[in-house]
Amino acid sequence: MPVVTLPDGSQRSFDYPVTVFDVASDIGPGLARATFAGKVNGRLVDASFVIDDDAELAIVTGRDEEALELVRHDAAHIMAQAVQELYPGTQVTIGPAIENGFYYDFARETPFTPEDLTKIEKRMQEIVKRNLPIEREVWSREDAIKTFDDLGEKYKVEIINDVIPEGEELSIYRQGEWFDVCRGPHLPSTGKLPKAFKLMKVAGAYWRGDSSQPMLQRIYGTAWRNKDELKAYLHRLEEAEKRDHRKLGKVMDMFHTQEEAPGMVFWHDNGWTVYLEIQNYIREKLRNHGYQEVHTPTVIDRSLWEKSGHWEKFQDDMFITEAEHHVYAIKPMNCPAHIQIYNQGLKSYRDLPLRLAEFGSCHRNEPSGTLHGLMRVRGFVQDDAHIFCTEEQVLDEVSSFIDLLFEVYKDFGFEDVIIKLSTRPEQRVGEDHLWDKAEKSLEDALNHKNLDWGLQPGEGAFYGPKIEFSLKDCLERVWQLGTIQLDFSMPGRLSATYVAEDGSKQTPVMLHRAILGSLERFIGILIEHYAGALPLWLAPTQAVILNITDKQADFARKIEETMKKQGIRVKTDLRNEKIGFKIREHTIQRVPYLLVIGDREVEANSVAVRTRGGGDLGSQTIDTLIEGLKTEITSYGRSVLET
RNA sequence: GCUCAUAUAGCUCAGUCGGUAGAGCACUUCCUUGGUAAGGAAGAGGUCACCGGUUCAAAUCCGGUUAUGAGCUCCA
Repeated sequence: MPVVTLPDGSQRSFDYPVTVFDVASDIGPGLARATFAGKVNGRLVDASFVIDDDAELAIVTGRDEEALELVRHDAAHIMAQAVQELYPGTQVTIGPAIENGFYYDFARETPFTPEDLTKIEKRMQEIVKRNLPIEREVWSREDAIKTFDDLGEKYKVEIINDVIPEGEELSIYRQGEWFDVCRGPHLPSTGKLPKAFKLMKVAGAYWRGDSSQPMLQRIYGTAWRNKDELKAYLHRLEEAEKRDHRKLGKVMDMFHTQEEAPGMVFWHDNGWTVYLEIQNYIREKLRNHGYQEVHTPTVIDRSLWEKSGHWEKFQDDMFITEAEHHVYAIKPMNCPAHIQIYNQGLKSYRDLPLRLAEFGSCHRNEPSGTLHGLMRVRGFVQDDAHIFCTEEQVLDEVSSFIDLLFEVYKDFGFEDVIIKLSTRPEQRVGEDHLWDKAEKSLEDALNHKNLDWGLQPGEGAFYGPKIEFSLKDCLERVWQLGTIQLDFSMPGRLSATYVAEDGSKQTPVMLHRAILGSLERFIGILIEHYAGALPLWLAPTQAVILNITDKQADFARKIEETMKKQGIRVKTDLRNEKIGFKIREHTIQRVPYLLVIGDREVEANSVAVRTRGGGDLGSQTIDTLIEGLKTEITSYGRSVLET
């Protein structure tokens, strides 16, 4: 029985289920605010709440996320009702709240069109207007199965049979004629749903997330507590689209792809400059952290992939080539090749840990539907390395890798990293005590560093557990960059050994690790993170010299020469165009510094410095400017000139 | 790979009812020498992704292929 404490201290109890909602939202006039602690629909809630006295209904919630979840879940139900009213015969399945909105999966022969979405949205508005009370009922399993079966809702029947545990109370939420199996909670009536929702898109989704199951039609929507929030969200989407690396990559002339090489990148001068700059940076880091850089063949005989186990598992995902009766695979990964290097010569425990790094060019025949700009490609280069070590060395190696990784991410301006620990899957190799030890080493390393991390049970590779480091793209999609994985399997399979202190032959532990993951993906993330405005050290062109009239052309060339000699990537734009036009063009190109030269500058032997952000840094002598640029470059982007 | 959508000039996009194409920007030439986000004029530029079908006639309608986009599944 929910008991509610009103702001004036008085108490009030309710003899009907109380629904969770948000206190901060403006649901309308006549609402009181209070705090509440107790059970709501069987769920313990410690919350603020709002009472709608007119409707004699209490609306309670805790955190904002809960309120939003409620709104979104309700929107999903109302959408399902709208769809079934408009398109009889459509089966409902499931419809949860998700980040930014909700979806509902429907089974229907005919695909929904964008026009259908508009219609459905209108009908939803109508259902909100009808203000149907939402009532909770408890049914027996048999009744529920029979009812849904009679309605032809075979997916719902499957849910009741397979998903809802026996013995759990089976609640039905009814809104007018329409009802659905649902754990709840829900708003007291459809009229309480803020009219701040919008249907976004329709897409296919497998029933129960299983590609062997039929494909359903999923309608995505967004829902918020008020129209301002909705507007802000839509605006955010628009802004995000402007950061899209595919768009910016074109505008900035960094790379392109074309039909003849799907999933592979044609890097242009600008993009390749960034690429090389990143490689050089990583190369230096690795050198300072005890790695050896190696390079291995791209085309390797099938027999090696058979030994490593990849042939069997990933044959369809590899590019195969044939010559002189030999079958080769284009290298999909570097580990087997690195073990070949390890295996040259006899290794002693004194050689461990041995760290082999490579900018490994890999090709994987990824499913066509998964390709995405630079983020998911078929040809890519990993900043890969394999560490061969003893079991005792694992913790130290993992630990120092994490240090290195964060050092690198910080230099690139990334602070917000998503960390996941993936543990043993059902199908795996290696004994359990090894897994225990390995998982613990990874967990200890993370905890030592005081990092926030999430657990993904069962998501590890078949050969060992792993930590994954991910970043989000402009549309909040998560992409994995770095990883460190323990491997109990491959060294043994490919006969890697070392001579231990006692003279016995032992198999080393192998750590697979990458910081950036693929350089392609990393550059994609960089472009979106900076909206194209890359830090000075990475910018393809670091400064451009603009003359106001032809008269300053010689001076401009002279300055260009001086700066180039100092290793600065500088260009001139001596075209017969107005200065405003040139500024505009190079600002769009995200060139960090625009150096304007007119008669005044020639006279004073200086340049007028403008940033791509529109900042005016005034007139500077060439020497001061070069000094400032160099300092900014070596400090990975913290601008010295602007302060 | 699956579902749906899309493919027209270098780029971004129009193109109605089926009658062999249009804009802006970019490009070339000319005028303009202009002080911080677009100066003006003229010109050139397209086998409408590809293959096939329907039709007197296809950018347009139908089928297939390829690629791209969104989502799903997958990701050593």
